[in-house]
Amino acid sequence: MRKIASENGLKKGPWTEDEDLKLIRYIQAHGPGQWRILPKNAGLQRCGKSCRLRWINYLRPGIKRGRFSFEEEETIIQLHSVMGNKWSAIAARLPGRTDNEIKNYWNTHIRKRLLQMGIDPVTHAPRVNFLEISSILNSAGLNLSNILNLQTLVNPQLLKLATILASSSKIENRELCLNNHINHPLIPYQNHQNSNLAFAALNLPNTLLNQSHLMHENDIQNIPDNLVNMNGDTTQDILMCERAFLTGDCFNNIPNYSNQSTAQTSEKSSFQPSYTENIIPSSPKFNYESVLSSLMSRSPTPVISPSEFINNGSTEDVRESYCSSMFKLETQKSFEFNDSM
DNA sequence: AACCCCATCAACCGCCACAGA
DNA sequence: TTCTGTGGCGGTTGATGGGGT
Repeated sequence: MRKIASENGLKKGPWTEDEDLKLIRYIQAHGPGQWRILPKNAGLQRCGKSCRLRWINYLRPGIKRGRFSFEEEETIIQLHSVMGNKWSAIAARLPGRTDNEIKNYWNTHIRKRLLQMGIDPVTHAPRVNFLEISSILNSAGLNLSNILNLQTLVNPQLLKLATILASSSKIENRELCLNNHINHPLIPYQNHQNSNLAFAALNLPNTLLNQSHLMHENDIQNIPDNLVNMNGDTTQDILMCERAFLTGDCFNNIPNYSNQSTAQTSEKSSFQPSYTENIIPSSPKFNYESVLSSLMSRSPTPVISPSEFINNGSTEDVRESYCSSMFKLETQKSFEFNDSM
């Protein structure tokens, strides 16, 4: 039970209308600040901290209350993926929203939804581990090691995609990931944001990106040499392609789908990083665009844009459904190439 | 109707950074 | 340089209300 009064006679708990009025009138007359002496001068039996919190989070002019919009939610997720639990910094980019409100919304809505989607809300990486990927492949009649050996039977580009996926999925230690993703000389940290936007634009799970993005340098060694040699591409080619994949650069020319979605995303998002100078051109040898186009063209599921989906409903369920569908759809797409084998 | 469970969110708490003495 | 006061931040708590049984 929350205490109504502390031992020093100060009141605790929910604020009354009368207390709110006293606080508002005092601040209108004297301005905010001097929180320690404010309650005494304003005739309030509250501690200064409580007054400050009440003003900042509830009474301050310009506070936007009510449900978070889809755009706000999207912004929060993007910012959180970059800033982590820096709620005040996130709130600074969302006019009218307080850090407390965003924090609560994250913990009660977004965090839960990400977990349901199989995404770690702390790292924003998929919680699917290597064994689970193998399991998915097995259930689809595939074995990852077989894939790597059957390179002559499948599209070599797909093979590389699988290889990269396999190597990146070995990363499970968050600290290791963070250190390497910051220090990796080949993958600029800022690209993270571009990548998020690119993946958002394509409705691809940016978590896939994040995990790949955090690829440890040692894992690069795990790319089979024979694979690289037989296809005529060097490890550097693959790394360049991976970078293009991560930055979303390889998606830029996918007709209709990417262009349309990119426009929607840039229009919606209030967070528009300008890191294009860090985008590394995709390899001329290895064309992920064709790989992805190929993958997408194999999907029987029609492409649904976020706006189309959201416009059909505004409930939490719809949002959740949209997000999880997005993840499932793309996961499914990613492994649908088995029927060509 | 009564009870329980759970989600939500306002409010509190403890800690930290920083400025000024 | 150290101490102290203050503001700010992030994590946590608990009152409340709604839904299910």
